[in-house]
Amino acid sequence: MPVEDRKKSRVTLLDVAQRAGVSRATASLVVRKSPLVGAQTRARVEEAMAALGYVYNMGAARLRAERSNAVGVVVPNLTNPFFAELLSGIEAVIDRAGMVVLLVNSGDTVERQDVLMRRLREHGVDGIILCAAAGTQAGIVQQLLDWDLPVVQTLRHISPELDYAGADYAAGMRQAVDHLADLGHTAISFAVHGPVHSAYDERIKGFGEAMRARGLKSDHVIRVPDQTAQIPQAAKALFEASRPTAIICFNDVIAVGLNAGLSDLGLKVGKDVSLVGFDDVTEADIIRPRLTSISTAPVTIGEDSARLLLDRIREPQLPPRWIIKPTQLHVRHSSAAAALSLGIHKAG
Amino acid sequence: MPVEDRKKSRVTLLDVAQRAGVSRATASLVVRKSPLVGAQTRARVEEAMAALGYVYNMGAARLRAERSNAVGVVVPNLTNPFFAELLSGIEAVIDRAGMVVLLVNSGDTVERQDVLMRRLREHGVDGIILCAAAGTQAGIVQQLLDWDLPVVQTLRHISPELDYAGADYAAGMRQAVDHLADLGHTAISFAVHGPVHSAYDERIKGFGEAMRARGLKSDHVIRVPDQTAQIPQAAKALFEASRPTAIICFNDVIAVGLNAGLSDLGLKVGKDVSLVGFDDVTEADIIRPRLTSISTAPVTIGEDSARLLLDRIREPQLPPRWIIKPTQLHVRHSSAAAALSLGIHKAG
DNA sequence: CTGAAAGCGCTTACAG
DNA sequence: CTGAAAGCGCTTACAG
Repeated sequence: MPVEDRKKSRVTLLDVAQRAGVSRATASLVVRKSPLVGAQTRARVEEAMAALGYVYNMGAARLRAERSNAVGVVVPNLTNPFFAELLSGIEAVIDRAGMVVLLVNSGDTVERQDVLMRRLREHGVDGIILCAAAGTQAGIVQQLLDWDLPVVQTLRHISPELDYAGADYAAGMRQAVDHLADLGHTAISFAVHGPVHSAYDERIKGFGEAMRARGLKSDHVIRVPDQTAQIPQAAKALFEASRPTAIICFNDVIAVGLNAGLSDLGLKVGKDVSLVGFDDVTEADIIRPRLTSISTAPVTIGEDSARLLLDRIREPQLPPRWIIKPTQLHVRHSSAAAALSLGIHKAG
Repeated sequence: MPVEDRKKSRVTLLDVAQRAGVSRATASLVVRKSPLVGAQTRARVEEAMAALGYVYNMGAARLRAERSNAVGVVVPNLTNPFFAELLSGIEAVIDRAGMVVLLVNSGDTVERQDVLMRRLREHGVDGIILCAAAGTQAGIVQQLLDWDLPVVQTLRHISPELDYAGADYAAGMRQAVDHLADLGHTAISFAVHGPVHSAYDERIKGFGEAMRARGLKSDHVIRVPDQTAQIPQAAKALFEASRPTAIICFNDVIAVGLNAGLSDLGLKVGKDVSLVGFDDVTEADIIRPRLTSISTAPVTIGEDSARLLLDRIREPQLPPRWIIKPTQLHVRHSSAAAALSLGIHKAG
C-alpha cells in the first residue's frame, strides 16, 4: 500500500483493544503492566499488540499522564573524557530505570545553559541533572522551583537547596599535599586552569588549608592554559615562577601535559620533580612515568546523581540530599621523595 | 497558593490567546513563528506569553503534528574519548537546528541495541544516528524501513541503503604504511583490538593491500587486549611474535598503551621502534614522544552524520548518501627512519 | 477485573 | 490575517 496509507494506519491502542476483544482502558492497563488484568486477558492483548506491530506512543501518554520517562542532562563540555565518564554513569542508571537521557551541552556559558534548560522543559523532561556552567547564579534555583522541575546538581553546586552528587575535593587536595609533604616536599605548586566554579574553589581552598596545616607556604597557585595542546609549554614558566620540587595538578589533563613539558625541559618526573594528578582517569596508569593521582570516580558520581534524581522525581518533597564521595590517593611513579627532587635546580 | 493549584493552573496556549485577545489558532501560529501573523498581533501574543510564563508543550505538539524535534543517537560506548568527540559534533549540529539529542549506549551488543532502538521509537524521535553494535545484521534495515524511521549510520556501516558518515579507513592505513615504508621499514606489524565491524574490516583490508602494494608481508596482524590498562603488557608478546621495526595501531588508545609498554621494555619509541597511531586524538600531541597518527576527525564525522539526518528527515525519499572523509597523516616524533630502528633486536 | 466518557495541549484544515 | 471545530493517542477517574 502507498506510504500515505501506511502512515494513516498507525496502529493505536484502540486497534489492539478491538482485536483482543477488550476495551481501550484494559489494553492501556496491559501496556503499563498493571496487575489488575487477568493472565489470559493480558495474553490476548499482548498477542494482538505483536500481531498488529503496535508501538507505544510516549508522547500521547505523557500528555495525559504528565510523565515523560526522559531526563535532561546538562554538561558544560563533551570532549573532556571526565565528562564522558560521568555521562556513562548517568546513562547506565537512567537506562536501567527504563528511561532515556536528553543530552545538551552548555559550552560552560550561562546564556546557552538558559536556552537549553528551557528547551528541556519544553520537551517535558521529568527532571534535570545539571553540571552548572561557571558563573551560574544561585537565583536559578528560584526559577527551578517556580518551574516545579526536579533538579540535581552534579560535580558543581550552586545552592544548598538542591540535591548534589560530587566528590570531596578539599579532602582530595589534602591527600595530595600530605602525600607530598610526607615525602619531604616543601615547595609545592598547584597548577590550575579552566572556569571557576564550586569544585574549583574547593580545590583551591583545600590546597591552601592543607599546605598551611603542614606549615607550608600556600601561595604557589599557577594558572596554565585551558587548551590541552598548550599545557606542555607552560611547564617552563611554572618553574621560573616558583621553583617547586613538586606540582599538584587541578586535573589529569594538566598532569599529562606538564609531564610532557617537564620531560621536554630535560627533567625526569618522579625523580627531578614530583607530579600528582587529580581525577585518576584511565590514562593515568598508561602514561610513563605512571601518574600518581587522586581518584574522584566520575562514573560513580554519575550514577549517584542519576539515583538522586530518580528518588526526587518519585518524592519531590524529600529534603535536599548531598552525596559526597571520598577521594582516593593512587600512588604510582610520578611522585618520589624530595631529596631526589633537588636536581630540579639544574633546570634554572 | 498550594502546589496542587499551581499544577492545575499550568498556562496553556488558550490562556495566552485569551489574554492577548486572539484565538488559540493565532497564538499557535505565533509560537511557531509563522509569517501569517501581523506584527502588532504577534507582539501582543508574545507579551502575553511572557506575562503568563507560558511554556511550549512539545509533547502535545508532537501528538498532533507528528514531529518531535528530537533525534536518537546510539553509540556502542561512551567512555572512549573518540565517541565523546563524535557525540560532541552531533550535539552541536542538532542543537543548532533547535532540536535535542536522546542518547543511548548499546554497550556494543545487538540485544541492548534492539531494546534501545524500540525505546527511541516509542519516544517518537524524528530519526536516529546509529553507530551499530558489532554483529548487527543487515536485516535491521528492513525493520527500519517498516518503521518508516530515518536512520543514518556513522563510523560503521551495515547497509548500502542507509546514509553513512565516516572516514576512509583503508586510505588511512595506506598513508600509515606508505609513511613507514618510505622511512625504510619492511617489518611492520598491525596492532588491533576491539569488536569486528566495517571500520575494523576496512582497516585490516587497507593494511594488507597497502603492504602488498609495497611488496611487504602483510600477515603481522596482532590482537592486543581490549582493556586499556592491559595494553602496555602486550608489547612484549607482540615483539616476540614478529620482531617488527614499526607498528601501526588500530587506534590511539593502543598507540598510547604500546608507547608505554615499549618504554617499559627499554626501547625508545621513535628511535628503536616506530609507532603510528590512528584517530589523532588531542592526546597524540601531548604524550612523549609526540605520536605520529592518522587523523579521522571524529567531530567532523559527527557533524556530517547529524546533517545527513536532518536532510533525510526533511526529504525522506532522497537516495542514500555516503560522506566519507579523507584521513590525514600527522607526522610527529614516534616514527623515524628504519636504520635507526635496528636497535630493536637488542630487545629479544 | 472491565467499559464509556472526558480531556491532556496542541495543530490542522476549513471558513471567513 | 483570524476563529470554531475536530482530533492526535493515550490515561484517568467513575461506574459497574
